[in-house]
Amino acid sequence: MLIGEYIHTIDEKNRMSLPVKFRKEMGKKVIITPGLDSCLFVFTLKEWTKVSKRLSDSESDLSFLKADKRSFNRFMFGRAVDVEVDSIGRILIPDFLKDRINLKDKAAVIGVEDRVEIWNEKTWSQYKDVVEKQADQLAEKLGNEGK
Amino acid sequence: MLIGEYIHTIDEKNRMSLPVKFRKEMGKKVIITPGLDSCLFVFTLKEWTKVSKRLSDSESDLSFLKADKRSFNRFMFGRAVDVEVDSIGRILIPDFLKDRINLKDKAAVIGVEDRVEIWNEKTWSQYKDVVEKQADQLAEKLGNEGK
DNA sequence: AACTAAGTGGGAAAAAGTGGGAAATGAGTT
DNA sequence: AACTCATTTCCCACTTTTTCCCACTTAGTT
Repeated sequence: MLIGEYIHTIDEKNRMSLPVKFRKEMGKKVIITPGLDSCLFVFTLKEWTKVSKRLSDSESDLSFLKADKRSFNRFMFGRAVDVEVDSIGRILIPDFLKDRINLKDKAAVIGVEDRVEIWNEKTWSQYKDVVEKQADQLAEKLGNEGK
Repeated sequence: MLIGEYIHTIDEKNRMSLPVKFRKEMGKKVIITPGLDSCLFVFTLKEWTKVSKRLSDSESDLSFLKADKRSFNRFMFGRAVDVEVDSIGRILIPDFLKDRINLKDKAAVIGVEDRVEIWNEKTWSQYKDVVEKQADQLAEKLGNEGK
């Protein structure tokens, strides 16, 4: 299970080291996709396979005939990349994904159960503040939904 | 699986290199057709076979009686071309397809699961912006579909 | 202080992408 | 058929980007 928060540097070659605690579980190849709430998702191959299956084969083979399917697939697949984890545990984050969430040289790397998230450091700390304040209510809400 | 976004140049001879990550899967011959939402579709031979089968015999044998079907098939088949991938991984994009989507010298090349799409760079970035804003709703929808 | 582990940085080699010339092809003309 | 002109194809070369490898730095441990 992936947990914890780390602040890592992205160098001029767009490399960022994965926290050591994540490396074993992530394996040597991962998929990076745009995530929700302006972050990036990093999936293991296994996890990605699950996710993409759910997206792709729910309908017919000619999914490109449906407009919203096209949008979604472009969003999901077109903006995903598979990257090798290099020999010392770094991954490469393409510019088009960096730009999307306004990533500069400092990133927050978050373990979220079965995926890793990459945030702009500032965005992350603001997001945390907000959620922190709502945590009690959120918990309450989720607790009730579960029933 | 074809994923990712690349910006490539189209030279004065209408050549464009396929991103290396796509080459293996695309093989040495591909089919380019007009796509939907002002882009071009690039299929592998294998994928094209599937697509064309579905388009032609998915309904009755008398499908040519249906006006819509005729129009759409003319659109897809009539303007499709097969092109060789040259020795260093480039394809040739005919003028009539370039013109159709207003391709200049910079193209966005997108992997969308089982096909590649070619966009005018600007059009693509605008399209992305629009879709990005809908991402939450799209994801929500997807989440529900999966269940 | 020496050692180790994790993270960061940078140079050199390799790969990918781009451009352009020359040969080959083909259509039109005399 | 021979010639011209234009287009296409093939091949080579240049440039930029990416990858690989090694080294440095920092923090924690013994």
